[in-house]
Amino acid sequence: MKSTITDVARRAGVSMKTVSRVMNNEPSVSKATREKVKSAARELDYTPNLAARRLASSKSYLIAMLYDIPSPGYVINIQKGATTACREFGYHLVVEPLETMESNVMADIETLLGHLRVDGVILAPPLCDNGEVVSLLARRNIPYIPIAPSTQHGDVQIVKMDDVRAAREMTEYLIRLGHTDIGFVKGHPRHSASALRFQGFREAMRKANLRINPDWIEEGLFTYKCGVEAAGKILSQSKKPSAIFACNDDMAAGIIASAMGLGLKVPEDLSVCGFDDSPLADSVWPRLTTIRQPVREMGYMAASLLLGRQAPQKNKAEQLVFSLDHALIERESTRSKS
Amino acid sequence: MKSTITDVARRAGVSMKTVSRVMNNEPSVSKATREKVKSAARELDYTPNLAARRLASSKSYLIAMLYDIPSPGYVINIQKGATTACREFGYHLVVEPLETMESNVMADIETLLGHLRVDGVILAPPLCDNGEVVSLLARRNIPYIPIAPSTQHGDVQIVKMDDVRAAREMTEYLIRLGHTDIGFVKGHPRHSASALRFQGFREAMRKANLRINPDWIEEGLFTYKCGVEAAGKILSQSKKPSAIFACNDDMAAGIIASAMGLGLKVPEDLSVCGFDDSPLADSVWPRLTTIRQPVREMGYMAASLLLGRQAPQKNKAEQLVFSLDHALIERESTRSKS
DNA sequence: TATAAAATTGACAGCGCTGTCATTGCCGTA
DNA sequence: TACGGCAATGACAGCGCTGTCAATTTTATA
Repeated sequence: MKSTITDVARRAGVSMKTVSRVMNNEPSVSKATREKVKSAARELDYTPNLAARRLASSKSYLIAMLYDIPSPGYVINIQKGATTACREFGYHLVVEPLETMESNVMADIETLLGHLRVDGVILAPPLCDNGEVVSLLARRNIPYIPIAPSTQHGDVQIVKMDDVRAAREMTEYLIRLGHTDIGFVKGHPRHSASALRFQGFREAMRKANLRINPDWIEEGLFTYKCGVEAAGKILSQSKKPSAIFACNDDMAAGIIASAMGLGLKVPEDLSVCGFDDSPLADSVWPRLTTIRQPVREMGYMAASLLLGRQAPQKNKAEQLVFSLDHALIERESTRSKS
Repeated sequence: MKSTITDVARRAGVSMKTVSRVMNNEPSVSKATREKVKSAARELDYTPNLAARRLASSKSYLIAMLYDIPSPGYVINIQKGATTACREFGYHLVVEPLETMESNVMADIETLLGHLRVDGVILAPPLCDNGEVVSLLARRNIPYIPIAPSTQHGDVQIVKMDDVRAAREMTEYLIRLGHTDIGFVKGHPRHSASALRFQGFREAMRKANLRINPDWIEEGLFTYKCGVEAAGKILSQSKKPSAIFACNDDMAAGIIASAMGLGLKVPEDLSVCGFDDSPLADSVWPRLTTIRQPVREMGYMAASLLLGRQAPQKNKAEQLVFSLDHALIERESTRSKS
């Protein structure tokens, strides 16, 4: 830990600069020298001093993730993915929880950027739709990647998932199980995902030539309570659906609770599925069939893009939208129609 | 952004060193000079370059938080508290999610410490009980603060909450509501908090001269499902309790769902309370009466301690344990016995 | 074998700041 | 008036690394 690049250079019998090249995986070093340096470094237990590196190269080896209290599980997973990518590149992740509502967010960001000179920023929703923040970043000329933004971002790369397709697949799954009478509980109208998911549901139903019964469609606000209420309305109809697709897991859990309260068994009498694969989905009983969002992957991708490794994706010379794969998680809250 | 300390020095007509002193709030600068420098800095929109500062002072202005997937909400709140403290001191927070199970955690930490030379580390549970990690930190002589560790840590300062007292208070609250027949669902036996909470429950019951009915005590594993099952057993007794205290919110939610399934109304027929004030507590219906852990405060405290500001607490010359205040959150899942 | 071209390597000057220590100017005291 | 003492300030040398560019060696080409 105390050894410097000079020590390594001396030990390997080369110049500091050569050691530097090896440590940074630069080309133009012969295999033999490279090995010599590497083993010298290993023997001395040498770790480059980031501060010095930064000062000399005016890169910071730091990227920041800004977020504004979305759901904890979401943030944690983005962090997890992003730090994984960071490690591969010798970078580190600085987190900056902001509270758009309180305080002077912009000032906080200013100092963050001013002090740290981060090399890039990951913007978690809903911050990625904050015009002020985005334009500050743009003005400062700091690369940033919005995760699942609801609007386009000029020519900035973005990372997201395909809500429409996921909802379509979930609906098709229910249909495949034999369900034809399917209810749907929409999500918060202000979240762009809500509309997309409903659209996916409609597309699948139309494609299967199934009618959407308006009595079985309810609005919700992504909360457990809304699920309870929506289910109360839907299940009090004389004709009930055999399956209900909720726009997120919290509402699906509410639906299950409500159905149980009405004496219905899940999944025997009613299949219920959610969306998100939140921690709740796996802890509720019966456990929820749901869509796993590729949150971790999105974090990983965002960091990778920032760190310059073009993702091994399609290949339009200029790919801007990186849409990652979700997964349908089948658990005990759904089953084929008896 | 481009201006350096030299620019400021020139503009203020003083030496770099004096500017440095002002920027660091060092003494030995006359008021007049200080003002002159400050305004020069302001006019030039000068921000000190952290990397240079670090290199010259061999401090990093960074603290790290290590965690190993405890619940997301918990982590996020610690982060929130810690970053708040960091901002006050011009520090920043680097996060490092570890997976004790996979990979070589120790190596990850090594490189983290080696590269960044962080000035301190916050250890979230359950990592704070990982002997290897702790001794690595100690060996490297890096200050660290464990949050809610289950064991003592020699002469290291720790930050925690008082589980026993909290559980006692919750029980007393139920008793005050007129409940005398109270059930309890214990938590995961491997979490030290479980035993402490049960202890608090017992103390309160004994103090009130109430008998603990063993038929109403169940073991759980902190999951929703366990709550469902425990409630199933407790509520199938011929004599039922009028209130159940669950060791965490997930189980409490399970209890409510189970009770509803059995045709009991909450809170009319059964009061239920949890512990943690997790997001779930506020989204379930009826919303849970629970104990709010001072997680944010713990994060804040931990960072403050690391950054050297002795907390304005009791005052034993050498305080080691900082026990922060919880709060009993009263919601709709409990009510006085009819 | 000679020579251009390419691949390796190293010398050196900072990056922007702070620690150390020397210098200056001013005060009170004898 | 002279001198010790202290507050305020500055000069200077790095912190440990990388960028630039020049020097050297190797390889390819004619």
